[in-house]
Amino acid sequence: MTDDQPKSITAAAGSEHHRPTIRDVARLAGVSVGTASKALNANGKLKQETRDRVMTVARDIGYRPNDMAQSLHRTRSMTVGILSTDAFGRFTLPIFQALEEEFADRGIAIFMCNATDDPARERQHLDQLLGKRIDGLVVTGRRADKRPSVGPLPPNLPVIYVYAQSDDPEAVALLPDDEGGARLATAHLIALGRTRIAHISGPERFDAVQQRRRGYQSALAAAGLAEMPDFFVSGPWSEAWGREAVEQLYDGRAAPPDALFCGNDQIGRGAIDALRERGVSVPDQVAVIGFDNWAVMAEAARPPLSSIDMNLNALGHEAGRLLINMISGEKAHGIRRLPCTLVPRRSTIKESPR
Amino acid sequence: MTDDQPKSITAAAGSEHHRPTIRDVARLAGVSVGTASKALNANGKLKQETRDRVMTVARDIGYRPNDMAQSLHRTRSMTVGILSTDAFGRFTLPIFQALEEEFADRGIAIFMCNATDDPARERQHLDQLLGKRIDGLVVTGRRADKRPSVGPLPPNLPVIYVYAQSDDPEAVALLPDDEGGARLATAHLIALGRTRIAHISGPERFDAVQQRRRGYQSALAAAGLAEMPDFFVSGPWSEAWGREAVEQLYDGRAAPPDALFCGNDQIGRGAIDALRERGVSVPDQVAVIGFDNWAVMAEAARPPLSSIDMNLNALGHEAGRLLINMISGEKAHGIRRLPCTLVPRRSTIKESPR
DNA sequence: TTGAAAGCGCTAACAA
DNA sequence: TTGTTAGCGCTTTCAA
Repeated sequence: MTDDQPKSITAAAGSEHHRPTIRDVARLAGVSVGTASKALNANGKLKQETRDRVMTVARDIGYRPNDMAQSLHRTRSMTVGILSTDAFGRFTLPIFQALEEEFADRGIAIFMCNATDDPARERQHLDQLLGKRIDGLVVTGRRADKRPSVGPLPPNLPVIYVYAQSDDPEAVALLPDDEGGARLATAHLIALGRTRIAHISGPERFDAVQQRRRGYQSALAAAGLAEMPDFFVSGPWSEAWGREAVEQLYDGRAAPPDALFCGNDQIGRGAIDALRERGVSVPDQVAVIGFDNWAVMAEAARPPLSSIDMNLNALGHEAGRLLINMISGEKAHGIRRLPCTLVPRRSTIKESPR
Repeated sequence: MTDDQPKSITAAAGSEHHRPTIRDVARLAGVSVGTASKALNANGKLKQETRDRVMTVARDIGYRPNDMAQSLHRTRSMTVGILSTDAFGRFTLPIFQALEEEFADRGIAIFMCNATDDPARERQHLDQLLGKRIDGLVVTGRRADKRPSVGPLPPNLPVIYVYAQSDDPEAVALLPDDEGGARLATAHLIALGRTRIAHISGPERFDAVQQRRRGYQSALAAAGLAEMPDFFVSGPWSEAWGREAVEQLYDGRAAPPDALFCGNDQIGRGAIDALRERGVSVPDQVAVIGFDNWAVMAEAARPPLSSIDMNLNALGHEAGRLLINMISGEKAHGIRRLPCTLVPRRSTIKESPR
């Protein structure tokens, strides 16, 4: 902000700019480069006075060591790559957030890449990350399907799949325990005394839909409840489908459900709306629970929607720690599923819990 | 510079692993390093046969140049930093996405950092980014308030604030034109023949609330419509507030509004719900428009909610291009606001537009 | 206690 | 047409 000379806008004209090097520090402090290095890194033995002088000069001229030069002869670049194979979405966000914290705490920088369903782009990103000599790689994505293993990668590069699966069974992957979460939801409804529990879910091709259905079934079985064949319905992940499903399940049926386990919160919310508009009381006549614990949805429902939280933040933290351990040489392999949590709200429990 | 460097990870045990260098390529191809370099970079003049031999060897041993070594004697690191001073949120996401595309297309890698309202963390991240010798910096954040200028930074480091403002008036900032968007919304309602237009907005301390109110007022004025003093109400950004505001505006009022301009889509959706439950027809009796064009909200409303799109994706693209130009030496300064767009749906227009 | 110098992987200027 | 070499900024022996 000192000089404001309007230069001609030729490319790269003004950005000529010398950042201080350790050589500058050394020269100004009147010592050798080696000495400066020792002082700056608190290494070796130096006279306190020399040390101080170097540090002062460094601070004064705003010296900041060049990490790239450092990494050049360290084995480690202190960077990791995060490759998102799905767009940056609602589910990947809490994971990023957690990863970021975990890595930042260790001074590890994150290269963020996105290659939504574009293998060419993915290769390109990967190539770039390898050029940056990342110490580890996180692959996130939609959990729906197993994805082809990312690669080829240099041997020994730690890779972890988060909220995504590789088709390589040895690959390290971290996923939420959908089945357990569904069991949790269903068991919650059962514990409330409900016996006619329907499951309104998303498209059947989703792995999560299959998992959750299994959890639903196993919870019913564990409670000795019969599974009604037409109490499982599948459709889009939308509020509209939640409303429509309620029509299907309640229109002219002698013994309609007394509880609904919905595949996500949007469906759950649609269901609640439809029930209310039919004059069915939630939770008195029908208890409703969703999945995802998407706050903005669940809390805006009337009544607020109980839900299952996948703890994606915890998942991300665990993934970060795991990758860091792998970078330090620890071995790991296979899929690990982390538990979901029940978040009761008034759509299942009359009194707001707290 | 306080020396509170994060502890490094314990030295890798088994991950001792030599990635091929250009020297390896040269040796295996039976040429000198310089020749290998020329071949790999398609520089200088070489016998085609030599060139091929080098390339073949490089491919075979999986050689990938070390970007850090390259950057060491280029002026450019081919990386930029994105510092999010708000969490990774709904608004910053489309911006990230756009930035990512813009940079990836140019082979620029992105360091992603998050420092939510924590100046210490911010400094730490910044220090790290400077260590990485980033070529440019994007600061994103909540647009609510002007934030203190990030710094201190080396002179000539291009910095751009996106969806965030610095208190330095010279700083380059890109923001959505909230006022224009509000004008668009209000004018749309006016064009439908509405004359009693209320504005249900968010908390007054938000800059966006002020801006949008101004747009609302100026559109009214431009149409020669009087502004009713109690037709502006302010509350939280929630559906519940939207519902409550409708009570306030319609309960026992002789001449209630015939249109609602809502400060965001959640408020808009709450308002629609409340109107429907009062038996007021939308859009026949009251037209409703929101702000943000948050698809999942707007489309799930009954009827679907017209809204104003801030075009955050376009904002991100523009920001990316702008930063790239700044990196190439172009000068820029000051705030620029990008236009919003009207997205009509059935809450204002009877026939679904298409 | 400090300095000199080799080398991390790469490019580019200069020699051969 | 190819090889040699001097750095880029830094750390780390090894000498002084």
